[in-house]
Amino acid sequence: MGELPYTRDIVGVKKCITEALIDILSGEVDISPERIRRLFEEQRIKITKTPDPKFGDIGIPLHPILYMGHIDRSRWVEIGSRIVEKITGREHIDKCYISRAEFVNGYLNIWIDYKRLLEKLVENILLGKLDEMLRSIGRGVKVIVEHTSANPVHPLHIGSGRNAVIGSIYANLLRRLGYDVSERFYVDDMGRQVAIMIYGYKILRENNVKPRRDVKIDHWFGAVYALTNILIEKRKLLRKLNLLEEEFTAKLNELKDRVRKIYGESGDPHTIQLLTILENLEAKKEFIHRYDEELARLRNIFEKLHDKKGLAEYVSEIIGYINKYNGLIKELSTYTSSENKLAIQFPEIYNVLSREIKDPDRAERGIDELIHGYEYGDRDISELFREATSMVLEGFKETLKNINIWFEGYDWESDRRILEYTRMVVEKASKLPYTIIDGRAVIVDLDKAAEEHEYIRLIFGGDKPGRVVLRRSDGTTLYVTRDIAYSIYKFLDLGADKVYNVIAHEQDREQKQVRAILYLLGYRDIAENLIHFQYEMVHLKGRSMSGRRGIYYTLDELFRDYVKTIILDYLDTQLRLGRRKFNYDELRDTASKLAVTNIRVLLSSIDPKKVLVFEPDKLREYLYGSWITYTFVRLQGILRRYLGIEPLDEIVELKTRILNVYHSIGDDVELSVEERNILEKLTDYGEVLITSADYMEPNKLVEYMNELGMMLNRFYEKHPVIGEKRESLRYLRIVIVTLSLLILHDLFNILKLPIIKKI
RNA sequence: GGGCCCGUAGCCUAGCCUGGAUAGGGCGCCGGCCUGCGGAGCCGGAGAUCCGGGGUUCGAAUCCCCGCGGGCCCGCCA
Repeated sequence: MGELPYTRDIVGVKKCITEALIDILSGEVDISPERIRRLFEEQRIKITKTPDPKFGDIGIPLHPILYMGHIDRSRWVEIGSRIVEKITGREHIDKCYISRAEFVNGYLNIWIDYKRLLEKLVENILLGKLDEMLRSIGRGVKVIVEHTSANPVHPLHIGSGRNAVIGSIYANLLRRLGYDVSERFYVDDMGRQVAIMIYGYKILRENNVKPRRDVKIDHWFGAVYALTNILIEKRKLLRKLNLLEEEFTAKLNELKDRVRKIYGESGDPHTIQLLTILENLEAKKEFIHRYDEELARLRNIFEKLHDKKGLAEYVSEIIGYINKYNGLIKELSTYTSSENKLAIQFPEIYNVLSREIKDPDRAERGIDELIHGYEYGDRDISELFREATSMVLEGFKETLKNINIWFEGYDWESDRRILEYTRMVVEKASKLPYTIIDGRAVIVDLDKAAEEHEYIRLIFGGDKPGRVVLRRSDGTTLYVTRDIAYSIYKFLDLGADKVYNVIAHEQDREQKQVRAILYLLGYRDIAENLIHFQYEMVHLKGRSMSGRRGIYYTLDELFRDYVKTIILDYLDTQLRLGRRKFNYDELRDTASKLAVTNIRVLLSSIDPKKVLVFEPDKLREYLYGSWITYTFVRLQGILRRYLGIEPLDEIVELKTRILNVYHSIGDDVELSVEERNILEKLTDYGEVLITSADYMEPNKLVEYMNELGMMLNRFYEKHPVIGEKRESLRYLRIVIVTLSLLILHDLFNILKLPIIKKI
């Protein structure tokens, strides 16, 4: 990608003008043609759209040339008018679709001949030249886009949704550009989180608790995971609290003794205050709650005692304890509040787990055993893991299918081949000169490796590469180890030439470490062609998400909320317009499709590298998807009525008939601003696809779609199409509508938005 | 402490890589247009210290430096 700069300019206007200007300018200014050509190629001089139609359609700032050629400002007008004269000469006018030119303040402004532009667009879109050009870009190169890859321990939430949508759109965009794309989901079933869920699930099974039918399977397992985790963490916290309390009591007593000893019966009011508070604290420690008030009082007294001997130290220690204590209590409360919610929703899970999980150490040991057993192929344990994670995955598939996402393949971390590669990675890495072997643990010191390899320094930039543990002391491997193995698998076994990993920005370092180690292991091609497609998180306003605590806004929920919002919103506007009768089933069906569109558009419309802040309560403000669908439907309606065919069902027929319409346009038409804008926009289409792929910015597609949509709304609000009396104008508008529809249709396909014919 | 990313109207966002004319949209707000290819629309209006300060340049939202604010990462977690 990126190597065909001029194919982006599908109409060729820019190229043509560039060539003409190189010729003309080198004749006017004392700069060699080669140098001017370089200025264009390096984009020091850019051919851009003008900010206002009164400046023409295309503007070229010639200032760099004028300054470089030492042309005094007083002579600009004279030189400018000669440039204008030359560029509007016969040959250029014809070749470059120029209709007129002007020189203003160092800018060369050019007016485009839109009838010629239309001719080119017809050729590109109706006769398939654009298609041919786009398909030739990828030339069948094999690309893997790995995305979503959520831990199978809770339902997909809105963050996973962003990943999934971005990944699926990007994959589809690459397909459109002629790449041979495989979308893959990496099932991370060997991590600690899964083992925690399995630990809980195993207990439930032993107590005959089975997944409930009335709850979607991944949501049920989400509760199992969260409750198991919460119970273990809570018990650990309680233990910490107890320990802290003991130390705290000891310290309190020490301080009390000391106070009595120093001040005895002196009757100093601060001392009495202090003793009172200390006694109160001692009594209170049996009750679990926070000591905010006491903390403030102690600080106060502490200040007054400041200069008195020996006490300051004690008091500040006490304050330290209280701070620590408050912190723990706060943490505990976040667990207990979700625990309570889950206990009400899933009593069958809660009752068993809260009874069975008492000793956190035992639980940790059990989890470690599960991890070990799974990695070393214990049959019963493996079956349990597979059974549970497969069920969760079924839940994922259902959610994803709903929003038009599916995969060429699911690659299990526990796959035999990947595990073989994992062992090989550990083995090979053990022999590296930068590797530290500590018992069974294998640790690669990338800091040291970076000293000797420039490649690694380049990967990390100013960051410290750090040490990477590939195998724990207990002999099990880590996520990063399997990730390295999976990367090898993608290239060697799946035959990828290039791999895009759509993975959150927060994993940037891990991804760099993977590449660095691949490089050290001798897989330089793999390291080079493994691309981290970063995207940022989704933040919910006013809510925080935590899978560990079972708090999340799921994709399933988002879908339901959209359906509701769309229907209610629609009813609102229709009622205002006086309609009174509606068909619920039809409405629901349409709303479901629009929900898909809105979800996909919402999650892909923002630059992936920006944090997406989202307010579930204000869904009605995120309805771009509905809006563009209406425009799309309207275009179809016009053509359906005019041609008497279902336009998108009979595209070949549509194209041939519109070609005839095009040839019937007379010479007498003048294009309006709205029409010219649309043609210009359509001209950009190919370039938008390519740059959006190059820079990994699927949001550019959505943006383009919105802009085209807005232009179309303005256009047919102002100009009748079928109702236009003048024949040539009517034909022209029909052609514009068709070209726009075909481009929108193409975009809907790339973005995988449901194709709706009528609403 | 080190690294990556972000900062543009009340809110969201484009433009930044590759400097160029009046910073483009959307939501919300105010005012108009409701029967004519499906009005989830159209037209008009108010609303911006482009986070701050320096520098480079004929020209800076854009490039460089120094700050400030926010997110994320620096685990024998994933």
